[in-house]
Amino acid sequence: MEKQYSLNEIKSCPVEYILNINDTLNVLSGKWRLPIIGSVLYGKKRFTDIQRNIPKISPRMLSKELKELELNGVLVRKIHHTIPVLVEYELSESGKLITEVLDKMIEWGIQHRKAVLQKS
Amino acid sequence: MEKQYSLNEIKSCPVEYILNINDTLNVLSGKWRLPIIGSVLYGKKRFTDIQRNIPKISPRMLSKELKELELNGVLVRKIHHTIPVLVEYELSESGKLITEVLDKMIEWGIQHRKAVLQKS
DNA sequence: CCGGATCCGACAGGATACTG
DNA sequence: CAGTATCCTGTCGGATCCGG
Repeated sequence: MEKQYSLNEIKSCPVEYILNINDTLNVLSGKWRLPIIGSVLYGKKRFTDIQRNIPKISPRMLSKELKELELNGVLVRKIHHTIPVLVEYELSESGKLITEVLDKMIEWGIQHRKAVLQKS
Repeated sequence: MEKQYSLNEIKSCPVEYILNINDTLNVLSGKWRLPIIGSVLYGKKRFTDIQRNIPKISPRMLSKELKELELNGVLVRKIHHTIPVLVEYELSESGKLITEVLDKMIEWGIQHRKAVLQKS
């Protein structure tokens, strides 16, 4: 079992933490990242499937985001050289684990919303 | 003890999850949010202290970000009406808990980086 | 000391049309 | 079907100066 880092040690090694947090943030930030991840969360999806799942996304944006997520190693792209071509996207093994982060964010979001309402 | 939501139920109740995730993302996204939270993580800080902690941030940006973080209930602002005025910022109780999210992000960032290196 | 006001550039993202 | 290409808009953040 490996050492588990905690933010409480940030004083001794800040740069590495920030880097890792920013890596994660990069995967999740932007208007379309979350919807896209949500769309492929439960299995392979084709380009047009994802586009149908996400109202108002343009093919340009979808293409751009998919490309970057693939480059980041979050998404895997599989081409089947049939006619016509069939392309499928799915989360990488590592990408699937991002749900753990998302769960924590949901948890914090809920408790924070509640805490804020208390005050007002 | 309250029900703990999981992303695996997203199909049955997607909107609430997305809202909470976006709330959390809103607190962490942008160029300066993370440095600012890091700066006040270990106690009250004054405006100029934070500014000194974060190289290259302009007063305009710091002011803007502090204001939004306060509005979000993440930061608490305290004014001491001395002369000259003394203003202190600190994380709210709820804000402190964001470290749990950050820890998860560090964890995912580390494992993901390792996973990506394996492949290449 | 703690900001506010103003002006400006860069880049994320939108709209629409087109292609192998 | 799975994207490109082109053009355009708006928001984020930078720079500088000002004020209580």
